Amino acid sequence: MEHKYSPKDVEQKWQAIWDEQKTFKVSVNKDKPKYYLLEMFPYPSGRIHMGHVRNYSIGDVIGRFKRMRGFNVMHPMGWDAFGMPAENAAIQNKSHPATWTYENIAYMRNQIKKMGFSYDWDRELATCDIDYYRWEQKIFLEMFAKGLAYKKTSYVNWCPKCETVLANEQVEDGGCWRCDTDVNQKELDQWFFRITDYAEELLENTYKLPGWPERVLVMQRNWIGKSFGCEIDFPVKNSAEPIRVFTTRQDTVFGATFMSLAPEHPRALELATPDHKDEVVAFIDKIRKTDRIKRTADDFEKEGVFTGSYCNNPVTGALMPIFLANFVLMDYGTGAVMAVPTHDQRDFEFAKKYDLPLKVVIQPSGVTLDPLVMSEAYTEAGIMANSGQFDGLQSNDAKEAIADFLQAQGQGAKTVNFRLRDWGISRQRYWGNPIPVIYCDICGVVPVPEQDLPVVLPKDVAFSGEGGSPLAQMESFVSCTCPLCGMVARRETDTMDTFVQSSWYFLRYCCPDFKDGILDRESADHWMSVDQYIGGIEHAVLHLLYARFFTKVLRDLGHTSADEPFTNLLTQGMVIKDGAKMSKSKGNVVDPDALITKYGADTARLFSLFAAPPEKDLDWNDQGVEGSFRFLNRIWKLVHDRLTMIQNAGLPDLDLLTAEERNLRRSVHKTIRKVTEDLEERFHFNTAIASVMELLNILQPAEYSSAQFPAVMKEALQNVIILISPFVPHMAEELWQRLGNFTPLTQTAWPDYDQSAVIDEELLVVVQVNGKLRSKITVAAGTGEEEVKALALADEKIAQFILGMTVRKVICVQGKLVNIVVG
RNA sequence: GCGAGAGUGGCGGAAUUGGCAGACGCACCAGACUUAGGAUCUGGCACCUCACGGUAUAGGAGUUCAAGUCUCCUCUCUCGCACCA
Repeated sequence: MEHKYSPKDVEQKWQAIWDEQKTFKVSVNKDKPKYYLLEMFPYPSGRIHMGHVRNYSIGDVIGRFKRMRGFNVMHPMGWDAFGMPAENAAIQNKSHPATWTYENIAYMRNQIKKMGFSYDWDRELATCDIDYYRWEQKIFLEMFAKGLAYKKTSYVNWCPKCETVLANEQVEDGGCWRCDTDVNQKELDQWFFRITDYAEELLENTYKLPGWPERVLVMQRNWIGKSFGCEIDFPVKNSAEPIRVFTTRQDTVFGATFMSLAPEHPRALELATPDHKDEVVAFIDKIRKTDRIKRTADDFEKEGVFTGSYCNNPVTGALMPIFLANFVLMDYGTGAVMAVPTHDQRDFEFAKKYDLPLKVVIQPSGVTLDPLVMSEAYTEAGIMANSGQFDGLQSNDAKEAIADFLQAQGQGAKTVNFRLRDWGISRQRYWGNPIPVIYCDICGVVPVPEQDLPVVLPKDVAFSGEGGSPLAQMESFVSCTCPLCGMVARRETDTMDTFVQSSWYFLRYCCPDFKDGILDRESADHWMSVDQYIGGIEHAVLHLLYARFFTKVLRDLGHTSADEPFTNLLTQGMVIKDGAKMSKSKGNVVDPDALITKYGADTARLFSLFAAPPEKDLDWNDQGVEGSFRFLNRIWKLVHDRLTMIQNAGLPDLDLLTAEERNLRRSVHKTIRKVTEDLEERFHFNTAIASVMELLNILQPAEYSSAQFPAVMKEALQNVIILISPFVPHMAEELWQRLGNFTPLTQTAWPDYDQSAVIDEELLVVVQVNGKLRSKITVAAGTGEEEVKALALADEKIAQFILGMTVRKVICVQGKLVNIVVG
């Protein structure tokens, strides 16, 4: 590696040094402020893609910069290694998911190392390692003991292609989040995590995460879906048991004219009178066969069936027919809705279809609604009417009054309702963490005793791809004895959702080798929370909500003090090419390996940081990559061209500098200031890089001007190298060394700019007439306002624009602009 | 429908606090070196105009000495939510 820039040689050299010297290994060090930097760990699918390159390049700039700023940076990497693709690949290739996974990890680790990222590889973990998942089983048992893990039979989302259950969060537009197959409903006995216990805190803390993008917080708030309202009991005719509804519009209760129940409502059949029974049964059957997705689509036609039973409006006493309605959902509220057709659009449409009575109880100001001519429900606030003692009140005020009234009457109570449902974690697949539970005919559900952990995932399984989970067909795994009574028992064969592993890996990174428990609390408390987390927005309500939940659970179980896992979150945009997301089917995939071979990792990193700010989508452009490569070559060449001249130069003597040299230094120190600000406060890597490019454009043509020139040029080039080092660390280290520096940049402090050097000696002042740019004048720094105004007015270009006009006003912005207002 | 964000040259993007719109890069054009150029270097490059100058930040109004930036209206796009009672 001599005069020509050869990225391959340079990169191999420095990667070997970082590896051998464990440059990025960190341990607890109380002398420095800690900085926990984390990018979302990859699924070992086989090879890294450009999304990874971008994600990890962003992280690496921050990591290297913070390190040079004096932080003790913990920057780990690992593998989200359980999951279905491994199992599917194993079925196809007649191999084993473990083999497939570990081979992929080996290949991808090598790829990531070739990018030169500053990871502490001693903290590497894979979630399919026994030493990882055993502790997760312990977490499960501790959650089970506290009632935070429980089993229930319910309708769950079933992906027929993956042959497994999906959590609500994992269904997107009615399809499986992984394979897009339409999801249907299946009644199964499944394990759940009681995330709803944490709904309130999860919601409340979204207001205490200023370092998160607002849109992620909004998505989480929507998902949690807190609403305030009332539960109201409606007495059922010929029954002692009332129907309880949840409503946020108790102000409309006087207008409730019928009742709608979810078809799955437990009382649906009981309420069907003999002459309506057949119809009701047929309707329930029909709805069960319709999947939830179609059912909840907004253009799905409202449909229902009369049960034959009636209830009474608790405040008016009016008789209300009880219907089953397809749009009422069992898993929201109580599964029963008081229908107020005049003030709810769904109820309105339903009432029109089945010819049910309409009664207006809220009047908008200035208009009187007539139920006979209404064409849609009036859902806004207004003045109460036909509502007894509440008439004349503002409907918003009446909400409170009616709630109090119902409560006093014993007919209802104020309540809060959440949309968030408990997290179903059972998966009918092999390649996951076994749920550590045993079923005994005598003792029931028995947790595996702690001393028997881990429940090891057996290796010698047959993968037929048919008939469900291989674990269930493996007698040696299933058959066991009950830890309580010693009788023959069966082992749980479901494994945990892979999102469980990613919900706490950031905690385990703090103590990956800890052998005595889930977490070494001291280490976890030292490093947590993650100061900067970086990843794709697609996890806004999946991983990011589960991880928050788990952090709180582990806190309450006494394993950490952290309330929230991630203090700052950066959601990077997608990598796009030719107007579309990179995908094999589109044929627009850029292969990181090919890129590294052709240009080197530094160029790949540089372009992915330069082409767009991190949170925006990045438009990949092969010619743009060439531009980044050119820039690096120009730096390489400039340093080598000046090498002999500057090699022995010391620091410049500031008193002897020529004006040109002072200007050069000013550019250098302004660039230091600019890059520092862009990295520190804004993560605007593209503009930071642009400013170094600008500096290079100034340095390149600079000519020898005095005996001080070599020193000035040396200072300039040293700083250029430092400033680009977080982006292109290999080239920077190499040039740094060639300039004669013995301490590597990884142990060099980030420079402060020289405050006196950045002060301008002359200022360019823009002169406007009536707000239009007419001239520019140069004034010495410190020239007084009056003098600047005078100079502007005396400028010959300005003269022609103010000739014969009256100067009404002259505005002067110090050192920037003069605006002469004439008329 | 509701909520959030965005709209700037041929393209990616800059403009941080209301103060020169288009930094930086790509593409393109011209020139130099060259047997050659898909290497390198120099210069040009928003639009209209020979020029003086005029017009331009989705469109329209407004505030201001001054608006890409602030206010109001309209349009378009992206994302999220969406029968949630």
